[in-house]
Amino acid sequence: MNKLRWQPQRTTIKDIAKAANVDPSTVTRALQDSPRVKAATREKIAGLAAEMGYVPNMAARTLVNRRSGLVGLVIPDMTNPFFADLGKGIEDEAAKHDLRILINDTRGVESAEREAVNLFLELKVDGLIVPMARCTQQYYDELSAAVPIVHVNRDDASHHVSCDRIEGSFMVMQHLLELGHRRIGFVRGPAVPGREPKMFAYRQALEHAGLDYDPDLIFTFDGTLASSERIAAQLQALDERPSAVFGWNDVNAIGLMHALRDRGIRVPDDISIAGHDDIQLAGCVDPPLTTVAWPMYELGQQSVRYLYGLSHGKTPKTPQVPAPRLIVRQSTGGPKAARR
Amino acid sequence: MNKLRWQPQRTTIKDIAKAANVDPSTVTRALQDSPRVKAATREKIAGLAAEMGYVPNMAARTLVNRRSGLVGLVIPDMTNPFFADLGKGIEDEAAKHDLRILINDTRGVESAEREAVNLFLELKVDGLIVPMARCTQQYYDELSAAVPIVHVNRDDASHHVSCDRIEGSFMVMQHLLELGHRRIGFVRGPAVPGREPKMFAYRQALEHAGLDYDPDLIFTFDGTLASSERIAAQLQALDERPSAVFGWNDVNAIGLMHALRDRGIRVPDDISIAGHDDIQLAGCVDPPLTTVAWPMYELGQQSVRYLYGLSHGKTPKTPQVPAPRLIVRQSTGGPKAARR
DNA sequence: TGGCGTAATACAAACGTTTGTATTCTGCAA
DNA sequence: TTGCAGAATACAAACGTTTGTATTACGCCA
Repeated sequence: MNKLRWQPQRTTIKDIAKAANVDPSTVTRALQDSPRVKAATREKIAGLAAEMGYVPNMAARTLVNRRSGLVGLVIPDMTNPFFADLGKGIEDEAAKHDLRILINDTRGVESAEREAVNLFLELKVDGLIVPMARCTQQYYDELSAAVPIVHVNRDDASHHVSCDRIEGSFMVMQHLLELGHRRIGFVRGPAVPGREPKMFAYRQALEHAGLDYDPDLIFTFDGTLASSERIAAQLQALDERPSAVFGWNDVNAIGLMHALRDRGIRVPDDISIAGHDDIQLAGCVDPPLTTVAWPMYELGQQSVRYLYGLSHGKTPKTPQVPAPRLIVRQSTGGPKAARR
Repeated sequence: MNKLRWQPQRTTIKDIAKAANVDPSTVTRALQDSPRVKAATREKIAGLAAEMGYVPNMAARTLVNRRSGLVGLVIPDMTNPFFADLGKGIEDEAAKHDLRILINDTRGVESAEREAVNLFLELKVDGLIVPMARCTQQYYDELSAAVPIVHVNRDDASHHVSCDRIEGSFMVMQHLLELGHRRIGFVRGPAVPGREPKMFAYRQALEHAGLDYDPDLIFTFDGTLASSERIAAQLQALDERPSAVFGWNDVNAIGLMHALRDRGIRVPDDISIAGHDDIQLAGCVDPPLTTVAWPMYELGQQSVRYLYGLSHGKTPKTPQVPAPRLIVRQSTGGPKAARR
């Protein structure tokens, strides 16, 4: 067998009971500050517990309580700075509710996501927070009988906390259109077909401006630097190059800017570039990147609150979160034609 | 009380037993493919389990097995791209050993680190992987009786997997010295006093080159962009400015480059900048950043292997990992004086 | 001193799974 | 038909904790 073996001779509640000459049940009650045990006994037991290095056995506790006090956080890609503030919001709010967060990184792989959910199910978590889920909604719907699930930024889920991503992307598009751009490229990412708010906003903004949708201006980013470079090459090869490109996210946009510069295409002089997410480095590159910032911290907080409500039998209203903010920096400018 | 309440009426092994008209023990054995149960029975049970949506109760299992098959990963800052590959290496290797990874982010806070460790202890994890621990070594030494612990990049720990960080930093310093720099600034981070390999390498390289250590050239980075800007201001205010600065990490170095440019100080013309870690964006900024890449993926793999050995009673030899790699890009060049 | 109310503690069952041992069943040879 | 080996399955105890109920201890008043 391939399992780890280890024999910790842990001290249990029974050991403490023996040492204190009381019943195990008294120890339990003492440790949870029950008024049913005399103050003196309580202190004696607390002392012994500390002294003997007692660590509660969560397995036993979960077994009898049928509840673990844990919340599982299923993250597609923990290195995406995008999730940094989300995590912080979640942790901060969870602390208020005596919940502990456990994270599992799925690397955006659907099967890994299912495994992560399964692990948490086995752990009998009290709830699940799933930002940007990859699995189908049907999958989660079936699960929701077993455990409360709150999705983040998945508007089609029965229980979700989301910011207005369409609005966010739309704002950037408006910005580009107002600058005078008429030919705007768009980079799509590893999104689930049918759930592409960024793309939706892109097309809507075009339509709004009376512009045609041109499939030649749609590119695909897979998360790697090479992918951004490939897009730059595609851009360069284009007969009629767009005057602006709306990146999938900031990493993509920055990679794009770099690859374009290598090809002698200047930003924003020859082409404007905008991103999504406003990562920490977005303002540090040259030129600083125009992008849109999401209220991730608030999303994190709200998702825990929502989960807490859910798990208490309520069906909370989908909460309000602050609107996305357009961050205009220097990577976007008027198109050549307009400047001339 | 502030705990979540939820009543999932899960199907247990007993339910399956009843449905299949067998004893629970037979169900267990069937589900773990024991040869003690007839093939027909096994299949019938497997079918029922799937049909009834059986999810094993990890609490019960852990309780009797005294082992959970889990490994706890205590991460100081999950958004640090530095940990991306580490995590990947850990996951990949863990999969080979039938271990499942659970992550807890401590945000570099010592108390949070202790809480994370405690949570994992309660969960009865089979092992702990702790990169860049904040807590004292004594704390971990006491714990190591209860659970196998492997540290990553903590050379003073009894069980650790590390790359040669002194060597890595030293390589960068050598590079700067070879370019002709004689006045080199250094940025220290939130490191534990007494465990500062980067600083050690810095001083050693200076000494090697017969240069004096000048406390005025030491700056401190706290992880924020503002902090990098503050350092840039300090640099500008300096009477005798260094001709090169060695950043705490790439985020710091990039922030520094940006802030310096804002102040009219050109990189690398006026000052050379180098970083640590080789994050994805390091090559995308202008100028591309000279830095050092660590073998994080291998560290992740090795830490799981080491843990696996440990938990089988062996005391593995501290494993070899590939050496850090110096990545020379354009943010470093000869000092003004040398170029002239 | 007896009795009573309450405070303090003990007892026992339960949570779901695993595993060593005991039991029953099957087919086959004598 | 009986006996027996081996296969298949059942039984029961255990893991550590919690909690409802039962029991004992204590102080007080009559």
